[in-house]
Amino acid sequence: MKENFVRRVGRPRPVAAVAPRPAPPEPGALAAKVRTMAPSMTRSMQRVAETVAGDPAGCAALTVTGLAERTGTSEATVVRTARLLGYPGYRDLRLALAGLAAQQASGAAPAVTADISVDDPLSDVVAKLAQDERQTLTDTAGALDLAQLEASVSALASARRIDVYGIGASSLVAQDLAQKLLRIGLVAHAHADPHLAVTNAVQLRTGDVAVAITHSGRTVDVIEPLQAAFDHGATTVAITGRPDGEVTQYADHVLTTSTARESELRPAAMSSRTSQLLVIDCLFIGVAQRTYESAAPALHASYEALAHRHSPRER
Amino acid sequence: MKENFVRRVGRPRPVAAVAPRPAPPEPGALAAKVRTMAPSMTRSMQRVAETVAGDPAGCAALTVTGLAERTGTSEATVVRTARLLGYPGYRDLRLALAGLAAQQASGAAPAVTADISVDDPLSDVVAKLAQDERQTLTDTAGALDLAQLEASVSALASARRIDVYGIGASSLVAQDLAQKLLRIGLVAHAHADPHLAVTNAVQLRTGDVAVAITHSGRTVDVIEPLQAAFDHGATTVAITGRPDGEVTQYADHVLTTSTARESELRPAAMSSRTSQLLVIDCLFIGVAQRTYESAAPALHASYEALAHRHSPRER
DNA sequence: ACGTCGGACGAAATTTTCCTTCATCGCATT
DNA sequence: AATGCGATGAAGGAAAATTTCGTCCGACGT
Repeated sequence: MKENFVRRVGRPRPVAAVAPRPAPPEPGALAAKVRTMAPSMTRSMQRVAETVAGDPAGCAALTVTGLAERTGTSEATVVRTARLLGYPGYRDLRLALAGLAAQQASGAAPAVTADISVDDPLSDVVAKLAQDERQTLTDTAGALDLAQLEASVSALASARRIDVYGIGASSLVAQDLAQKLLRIGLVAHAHADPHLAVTNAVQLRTGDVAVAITHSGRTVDVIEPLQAAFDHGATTVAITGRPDGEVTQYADHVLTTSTARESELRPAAMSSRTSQLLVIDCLFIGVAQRTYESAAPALHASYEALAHRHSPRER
Repeated sequence: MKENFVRRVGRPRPVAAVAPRPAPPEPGALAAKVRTMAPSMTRSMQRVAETVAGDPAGCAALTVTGLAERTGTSEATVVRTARLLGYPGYRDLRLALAGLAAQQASGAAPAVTADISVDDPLSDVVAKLAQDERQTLTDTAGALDLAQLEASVSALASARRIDVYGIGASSLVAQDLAQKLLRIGLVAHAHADPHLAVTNAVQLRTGDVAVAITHSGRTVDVIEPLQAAFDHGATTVAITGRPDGEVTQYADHVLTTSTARESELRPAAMSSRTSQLLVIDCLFIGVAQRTYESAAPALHASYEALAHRHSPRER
């Protein structure tokens, strides 16, 4: 298409961004990984992944052939699944599985994770919500690619100008990030309007940073401005729950948020929001650290400026 | 001498089953097992056993050949050692090793609870932030007054119209709540502009609901519209971290959010935001439960309406 | 001192397990 | 209906694990 040409003239792109290599074989967050990867899996691979996540101990005892049989698939599919989950092969997945099994056998609480239903009393709702959010935080923190985070932080810290794109629920996260960055003296804007976003994106240049936040990874209103920024040489960061989503094509750095299972009463937006917020908080703190000289006074200044907006009685 | 005779009459080779059967593959006590078995081992086997007990994680990564090389022995010896330790073969010893490694790796995590400082590496930042947020969630869930929540939910569920006030960081929370309520067919608006907020507040009547969100409990821009709503007979809800704050004077129901200690790099806004979000999620779910008949179709409808905003490639 | 024997040990063969390639099949699109 | 794309599994090849078997060393008896 036409964009292809435009894209080409932009820059020699680090192709690494395309191929998903961000999976550290970390046994703990396997269930989470299965969940975030599940949508990009084929049916049979999903069967394998679910089996594995559901019974790590049992699966660790099986060979490729055995697991293939148990899931009603072929050995090739099992190996493919292991690859997708970030391991070099089935052997290593199996090792991780054994580790996981040992971990949860050694007194780890099974973590009650029942769905919220229509007739749950409020006390249960509170408990379950809090539990789910805690789980989301753990998963996100565990799955976060520190190298990507580091790179994103560096880019942000030295940016001349920062644009943040987010639509719907993600727009609030985008605003939060922009607000925070503004507070430490950076030039950051959140754009919820897709047209304005694109208009602004084309103003970005090399050294500027554009951040796109989309859980699905396929929100065109967010992808378009990111692509525009990308084409104009800005450093681009994608915060998404789908590391294989279209948005990552135009992202120099990808930060993956985790996905909790969702139910009718608990839309995906809730856990994705929690996950996204954790990520942007990490970004913010990282940037604040790197620009501490200017950030600290700026933080104080904004605090002072706000003081008179509160009623006088102070404790 | 005599035992020679006995052994000879047994069987040619599959003697394995006879001698060492007393060891259930129990990863935890591996070091102990190595010690008790050591005397009955040959020199090379001892070398293998010691290596294995000394560095489970490292050895789990090695193949038979690798371990044989590392210990300066042969593959056969490695297998023999594994047998002696009670495993059917090296493969299973390796699995147990992986489990052991995972266990002592997870046990070694000392749970970082210190403040975030300027020179913390990003990995620490992520861990500490996640930990803080989890703590905030636990605190909030534990401190939430269920009666107040129940009352607030009832009021919201039957409201003709809902206004939500929030400024600064809290404005994002206010928007989130309004967005969610809109999705299930309620008439909800978030007001960030204090003037407009007051203008709208005076339109509220008995049966309507106004929600004010302020961490400090003293934000005049939020208190004023709430007071206006209160004066006009609306049911008022305050979500605040200070149950003794001025805002509660005009609140029929008070939902208390918790406050984590804050440091220079971690503004109070972060944990208060987490806390506030949990509270509004509880409100939302509660309302959705009570209006399930109309909420469920509305949720589906809004989901459908959004579908076309995503790029087509679906799985 | 020498021969004999038991057992430790490792090289190589064998088996099992794992991985890759390729042809097929189903599905969706035109 | 035709076509292409991608998912899937069968079969063959590579690697790892296990067994077999021969060699060598040391101990003991003569």
